[in-house]
Amino acid sequence: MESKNIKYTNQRIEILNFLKDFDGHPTVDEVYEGVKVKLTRISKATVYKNLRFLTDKGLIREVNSKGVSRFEGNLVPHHHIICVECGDITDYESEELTDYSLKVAEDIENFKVEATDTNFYGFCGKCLEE
Amino acid sequence: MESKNIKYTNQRIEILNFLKDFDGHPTVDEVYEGVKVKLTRISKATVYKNLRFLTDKGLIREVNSKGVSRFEGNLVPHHHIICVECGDITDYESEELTDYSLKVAEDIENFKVEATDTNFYGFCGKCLEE
DNA sequence: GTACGTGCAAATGATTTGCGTTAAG
DNA sequence: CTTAACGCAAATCATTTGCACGTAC
Repeated sequence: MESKNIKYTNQRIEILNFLKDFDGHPTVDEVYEGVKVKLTRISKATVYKNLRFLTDKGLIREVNSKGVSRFEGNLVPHHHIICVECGDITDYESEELTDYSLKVAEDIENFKVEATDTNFYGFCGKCLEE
Repeated sequence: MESKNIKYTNQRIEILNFLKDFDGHPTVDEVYEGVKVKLTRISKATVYKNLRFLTDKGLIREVNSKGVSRFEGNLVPHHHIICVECGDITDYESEELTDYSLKVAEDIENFKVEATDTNFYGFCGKCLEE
């Protein structure tokens, strides 16, 4: 959609690398702390600006759990398992489910569907014990 | 899960009524403005407290679009069509898709799935024109 | 009657903005 | 070179909290 004219600054490169390596869905603060290891002088405002920027450009994705923004670098279509107790998010791959959803999407009128994912809500193992 | 001991105050009843009648997915402010018509003295803190309370009790549901919390009173399982441009959310009913997702969910281990829904991301008619 | 909810105002926390300086292309 | 991005601090916006008073049950 708008994949041109991207200035690859050190800050953006580090954020992208961090998200690529991170196994999970970090919050803004977690991205900030992680990137600060390499770029000691980076400011949190820059992290905010770039997470939004990169999301707009489609290079990363924003996920939401319990009202908190989280981010992921995994652009391969996948689904999310969300614990309603602790807010933890786990990825779940199911190409069949994606395909099925896209098939359903063909019936939707007056809207151009570009992507789809499914959320599974419930309780993770840890929270079930309590 | 925790459907006992609910004190039905005027404030809670009005919030539930408002969400029942509202065609869409209002933000906290929209709920506040809507409820204030009947209950002129209600405070925004009370709206916040009760939206969270009612969500915890499972009487309403929280939805999220572009980092903003929104709420709905429609508890019948359904899906969401989300415009990535303007953040607008529309409901979409497809029992087949829900059933299919729940079938897929049976394969998930170490997690108790209680509900599922699918998001369709893209551009709404209004935003496509621009 | 009592515990829980309310309204208010103040506190906290998250996110954005303005601006002089710096660096990518 | 020139334009966009950065870092910082201040500003804004969203949400939560503490507490005296009121009300559902």
